[in-house]
Amino acid sequence: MTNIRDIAKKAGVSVSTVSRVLNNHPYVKEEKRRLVEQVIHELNYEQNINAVHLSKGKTNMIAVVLPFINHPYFSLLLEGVASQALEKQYQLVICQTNYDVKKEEEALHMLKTKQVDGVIICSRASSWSTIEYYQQFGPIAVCENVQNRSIRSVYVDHYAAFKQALLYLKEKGYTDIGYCIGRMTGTNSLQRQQAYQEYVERINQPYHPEWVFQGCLNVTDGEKVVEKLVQMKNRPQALLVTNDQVAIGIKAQCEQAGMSVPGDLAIIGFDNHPLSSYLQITTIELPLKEMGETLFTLVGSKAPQKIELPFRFIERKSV
Amino acid sequence: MTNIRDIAKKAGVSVSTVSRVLNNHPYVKEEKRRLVEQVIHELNYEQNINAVHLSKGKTNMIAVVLPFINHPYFSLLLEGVASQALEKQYQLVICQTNYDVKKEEEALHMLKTKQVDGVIICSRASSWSTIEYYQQFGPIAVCENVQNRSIRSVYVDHYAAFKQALLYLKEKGYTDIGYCIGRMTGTNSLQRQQAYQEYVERINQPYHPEWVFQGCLNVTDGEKVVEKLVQMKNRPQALLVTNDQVAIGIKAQCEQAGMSVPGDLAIIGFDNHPLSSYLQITTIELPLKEMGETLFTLVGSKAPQKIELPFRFIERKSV
DNA sequence: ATAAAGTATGAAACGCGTTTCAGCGCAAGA
DNA sequence: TCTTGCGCTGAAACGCGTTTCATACTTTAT
Repeated sequence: MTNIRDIAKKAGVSVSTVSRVLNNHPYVKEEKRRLVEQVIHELNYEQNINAVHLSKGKTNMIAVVLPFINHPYFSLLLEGVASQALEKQYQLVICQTNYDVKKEEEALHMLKTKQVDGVIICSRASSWSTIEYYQQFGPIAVCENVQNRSIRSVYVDHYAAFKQALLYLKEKGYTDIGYCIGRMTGTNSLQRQQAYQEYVERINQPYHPEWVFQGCLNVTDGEKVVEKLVQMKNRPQALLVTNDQVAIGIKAQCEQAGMSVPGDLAIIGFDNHPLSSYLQITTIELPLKEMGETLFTLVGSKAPQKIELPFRFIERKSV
Repeated sequence: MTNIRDIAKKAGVSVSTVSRVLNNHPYVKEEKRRLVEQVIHELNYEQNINAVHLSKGKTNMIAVVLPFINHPYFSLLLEGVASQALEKQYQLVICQTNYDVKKEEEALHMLKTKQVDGVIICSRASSWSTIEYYQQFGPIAVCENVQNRSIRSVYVDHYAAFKQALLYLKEKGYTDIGYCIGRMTGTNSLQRQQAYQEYVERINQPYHPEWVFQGCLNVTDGEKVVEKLVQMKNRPQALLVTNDQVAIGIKAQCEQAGMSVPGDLAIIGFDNHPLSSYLQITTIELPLKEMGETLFTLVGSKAPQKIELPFRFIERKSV
């Protein structure tokens, strides 16, 4: 493999000059520049990027940690990140974690070993203290409201979104409301939980734990929800579904089970996935792509910032 | 930043010994090993991975090039790759190309600069000669039938799949058949095109170019197909849709337009996305996750191999 | 007892590009 | 005419871990 010293020798200049040519530094005589370029071309030379990374101390790579790749929520978020990365000439290293704390830590660890210049966490299971520890090695951005912590973040106000959806349902005459969520932990989930809790208290209803469906991520999970639902004596009239995929699964399965939406069950989804529009599912749109883009911008920013992005209520026909 | 020499000095050993400890080489006395480990721990030392990459000449990273991340087909494929990568301790660098030849070349270029140890191409726009050129720098695997070329590949026989679907439709009494596809170029598309062409010839029908819908990738594209369809005087009775997302869009839009599936239009999808099952769309399942896994295995294999994976016809209610 | 084989360990070379610093030449300003 | 100062270059140091090679000490086999 030919290296920079070979080029220097053949061109009769020093490696410094070759390096200058390679990096478009000024102060290289046009004549030499051309000569060096010619030799580079002749020998089909290419920098060893690992040497570049080593000596520059940066890699132009960002790690993106997400629990699942094959999920519209995350892949759209990822697409947002990718579009910015492309523009800024960064490479993305993806770390699928499945919410395994170990794998998340492995990703953060890449910051310490200088494999990446920053880390974007789309959703996490690990603790704040872990993240705060790794911040000394490089910028980290998350996708949730970090409150008063000094961590870069983009988020939507899930508390407000849930509240608005609940009030909308109430106005439409639904009082027995449940919800479907991916997991109970995580900032976003807790905020939703809080909004729900407050709602239940406000209307003086008992809290029905069986109306809260956990582990809802995919279409298939929506099916399971309906299966549970049909076996309940006292079932909710409406469901908030924190993910359009699940909402779609619920709607499809309701049809199979002979239940009508919204007649027998009203649903409000989240994300505004293109399909929800075809299936006429009322949903709360989250600016996922924009969030992804912002995440990328954030890891590149000097100081930690917090950015809230708006959600949008889209009225259709599932309520 | 503390480095291996600091560790060596503080532990009173040579850097070689520290390196041996770091890499679990034999021939280090238990006593020294422990001492070194302790110093490493005390100084909170971590290898600079870029130096490791430079001196080892490999990075344990694989580039994955795909046109779109946010598409179930590719994200499932990617998930397959990722699951194997995880197991084999490899990192994935994703390169979203949008079928831009330049971006594909940038990805392949990472092989030359030693940024990655191999490249997985999920779908491509660039030429065989480009790929063959870059093979000298490292293994490349693609996701299509490479025929007699010496390139690692996994694929399904799309010609056979299309043929089977066409015959199935014919047996069910449909003769006027069209199809929806992502693009006309690409091995897979050409094979499908060929199967379709042959079918048309065999039943002595004229070839209707307007029955071939290009640019079909997402739900939204399915909508457009239906819009075009309703304005046709002479329209096909059935469509082969090379992607379940599009099939879903078509079915949903047909309902809006007052067309029944399969009454007014029969459809056969591809991929067997979970949703197609809920929407009772007949489809041809492609082993996407397995293909992804195989792709990873292939880039790790010594010699180029070609592996064909089977498709599976799933009869439901859209025909 | 002695050769052969294995265990341990360090110095130095190696992978390779970037950057700092010193220095030279020439031109503009004093 | 003398001093700055900019333009241009190269030597050497730097970032940092791995690996080879030589060496020395133990064991084991004969």
